[in-house]
Amino acid sequence: MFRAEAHLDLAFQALADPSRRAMVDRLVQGPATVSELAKPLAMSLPGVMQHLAVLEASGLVVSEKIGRTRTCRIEPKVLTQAEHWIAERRALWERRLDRLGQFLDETKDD
Amino acid sequence: MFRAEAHLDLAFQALADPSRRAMVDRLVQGPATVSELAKPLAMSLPGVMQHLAVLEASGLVVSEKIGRTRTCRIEPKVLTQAEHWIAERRALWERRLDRLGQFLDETKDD
DNA sequence: ATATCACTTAACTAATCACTTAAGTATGGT
DNA sequence: ACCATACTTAAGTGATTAGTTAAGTGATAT
Repeated sequence: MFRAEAHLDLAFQALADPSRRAMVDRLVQGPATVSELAKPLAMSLPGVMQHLAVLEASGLVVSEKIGRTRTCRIEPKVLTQAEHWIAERRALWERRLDRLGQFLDETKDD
Repeated sequence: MFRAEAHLDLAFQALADPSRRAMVDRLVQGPATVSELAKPLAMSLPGVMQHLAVLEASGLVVSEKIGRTRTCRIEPKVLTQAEHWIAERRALWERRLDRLGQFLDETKDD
């Protein structure tokens, strides 16, 4: 059984970890190798590889190995989808508040 | 040691679960009791309570008990913060692409 | 040829997660 | 007073997570 929103599970899960957000933060500035991503991260290289695997599984990051170095970059589509999910809910919530305010205005002089 | 982004860990973590997103989805339409949130969720009530606790810990939802019913509603601030985090990164990434395109345009006629 | 560099795989561990069932606490209705 | 309702708490379980160390693999530099 496949759920349409399963990719959002992976995207939000990927963004829930500060090390992975730091990697995304680095990658929005441009592509980087695994070692470059690892450098600021008080963690072993295999640890970083596992975070990278989570980011790739979510579709937030893609990578390509050339020679002995793997270069990673952002894939913005999933980032946009996650942003849209939130934006839509916030819009719904605000629309409801507007209707509520309008209703209160219309009924206040009884 | 406190991290400024720790609340984003909790927010994205909370949004990473489909049951919790379903609860948020319900709550953007307006407040609901715990039982109302539980109804569509193929899960025991204590299970729902635990999801609710995660949503409250993240600040996405607040609740208040009146009599024997607890009423839950969305607190949009954290939703907005999560949306902003993504939007900023996407903006950075797009800005970099623009600079790259500009650079390529400026140097293409050598 | 050999040593180094940049990952990669495997295996293990402690902690957290997403549930469950069973039992308990107020509150509201008759 | 009694009973149902609406949570609430506690305790347990199996799966996943976030890290580790140790031992590879293959590419580049000397």
